[in-house]
Amino acid sequence: MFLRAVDPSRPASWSAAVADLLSSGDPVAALAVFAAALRANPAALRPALPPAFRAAAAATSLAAGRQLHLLALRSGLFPSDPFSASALLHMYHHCRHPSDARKAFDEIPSPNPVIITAMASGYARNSLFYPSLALFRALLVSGSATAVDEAAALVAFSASARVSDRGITSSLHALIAKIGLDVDAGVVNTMLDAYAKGGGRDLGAARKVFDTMDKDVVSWNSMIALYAQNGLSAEALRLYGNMLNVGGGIRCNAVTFSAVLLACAHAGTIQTGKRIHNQVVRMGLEENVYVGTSVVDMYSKCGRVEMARKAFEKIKEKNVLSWSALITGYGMHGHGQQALDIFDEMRRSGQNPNYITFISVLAACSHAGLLDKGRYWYKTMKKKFGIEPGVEHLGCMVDLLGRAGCLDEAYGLIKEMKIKPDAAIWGALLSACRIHKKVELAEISAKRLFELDATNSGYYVLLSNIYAEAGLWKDVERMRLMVKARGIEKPPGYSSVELKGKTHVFYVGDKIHPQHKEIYSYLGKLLETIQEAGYVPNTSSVLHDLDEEEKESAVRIHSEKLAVAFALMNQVPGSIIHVIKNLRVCSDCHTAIKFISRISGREIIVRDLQRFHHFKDGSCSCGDYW
DNA sequence: TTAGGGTTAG
Repeated sequence: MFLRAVDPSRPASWSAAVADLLSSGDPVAALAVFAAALRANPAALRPALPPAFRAAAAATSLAAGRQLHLLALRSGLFPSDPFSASALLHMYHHCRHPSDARKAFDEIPSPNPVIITAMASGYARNSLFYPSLALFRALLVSGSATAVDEAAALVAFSASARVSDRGITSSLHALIAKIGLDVDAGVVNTMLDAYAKGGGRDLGAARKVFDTMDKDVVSWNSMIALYAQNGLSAEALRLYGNMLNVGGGIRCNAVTFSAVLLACAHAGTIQTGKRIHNQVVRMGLEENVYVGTSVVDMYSKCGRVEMARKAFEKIKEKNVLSWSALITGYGMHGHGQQALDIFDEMRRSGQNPNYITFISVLAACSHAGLLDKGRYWYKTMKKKFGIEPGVEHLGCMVDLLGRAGCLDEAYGLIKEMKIKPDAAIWGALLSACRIHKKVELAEISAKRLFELDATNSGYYVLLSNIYAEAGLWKDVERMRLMVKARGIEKPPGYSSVELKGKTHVFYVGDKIHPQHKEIYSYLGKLLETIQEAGYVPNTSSVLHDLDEEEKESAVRIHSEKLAVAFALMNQVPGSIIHVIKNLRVCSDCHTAIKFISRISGREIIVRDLQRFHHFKDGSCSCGDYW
């Protein structure tokens, strides 16, 4: 351990030794040196007390802190010495005793800005945002705008990002503007974050701040990340383009890439994703664990697991997120056994799984129908890894068991669970009830679902289909009326296809696309061709208030069919077709695309809400199990 | 005294 030579006669030498030990990460040793200092030379108390308080704070040792407090009182350094006073407050806040800090603060006759800032920061650290804001406000109103105020503003904004109270950020913002406090990009970036993550969750306000500020890399990265994290992929990608073009020479870095790759993953834009990956490689950032994991995730979610695997190998220090991303990737593509092999590899490498890893593992089992493996890991996660299954794990299990026909076991799991089951769990059970035609259990699940989320049309449709398949037409009619009475609308399904870097979106039966006439006539011929090859339209996924003929025409123009037709017309012959669908792919489209893949000799990859379908030579990678 | 941005599930 480094310890500079102490000259016992010089008090400053002792305080330097305490501070050195503290900054080298050994607060306990720092406190020991402090004690030795006092024995050797009582005059060392004054300079060494503040670093000693900081050492107690770093060690979160309340007992040591209280002793120091006593010492400060007896020697008269508290409350007269401002350095000791601010360090004392800092100590109490760090030890999570803000009320003791407050008592001490009230004993200080006229606290200076440093002391007030310490107090305000401490409050913020303990999530006591209102008292922090009050002090911050008082500080700004009373004094001149100084560097201390700026530090306090930073703390205040970062706290307001974590507090669910709309208005706090804007009131702080207004206060700063009114005072004319000159804040740097660091503070404004924190403000931007506070607008977007705080109570209001106001991305528009964040964007306004962003547009008017002097931007640095962090500003661009923050705004891009905020869009990406909130699912606004197109905005994130557009902003990334702006950064490159008009960013004023600001170079993107690893953080930019991990944020923008998230947007690609979400949007499924393989072409843009590849371009950005190339850039990552050129800049030598493949080994970076954040960037690398984002690349893995991007390729997985854009349909290229083998590319994801290659990118994974390049990551120098893989962490639990990297492994989980890869497991998820294999799982989404229906490669359950490979996902489990990666999971084995992960454990052999010494990496411990976490809560999310087990979601990935169980989801992989569920997508591939690996019933016993799923049961095993569900039990083992707690037994061997001490991770208590949560709603997400239960959801995977209900899905897995339900589809395999073990409905009683699935229902049993739900009932024995301590956590309140969410809509995803009851939804999984309801879907299973449809597959296995269990009307009674379907009604139980649907009842729960309507309580949890009465506006989701999907559940009504499912239940209605279950009734229809059981020939319970009166109940079908009852459902239809219920949907009508409650004013529930089906969210529009859409599919998208990327062509030359541009994303084309198709809605059911939409006529917005400039090529729509050609697309419809092409699709018409295509459907005729596959009907000759044996395809029979299946209309069971359409709401039952249409007659058969209407149903058939509704199914004919489903968005995924439009998207596939568009891609076949426009893409380079032989290239892989990628379609992204915002809902679960319907069973008629699933059948049709299998035929299309055979007739056209093309590979078609469809990403739906939860997984991938690779259509090739007339069959699908999901094995019709989805 | 204080110090801004990123990756894994559903």
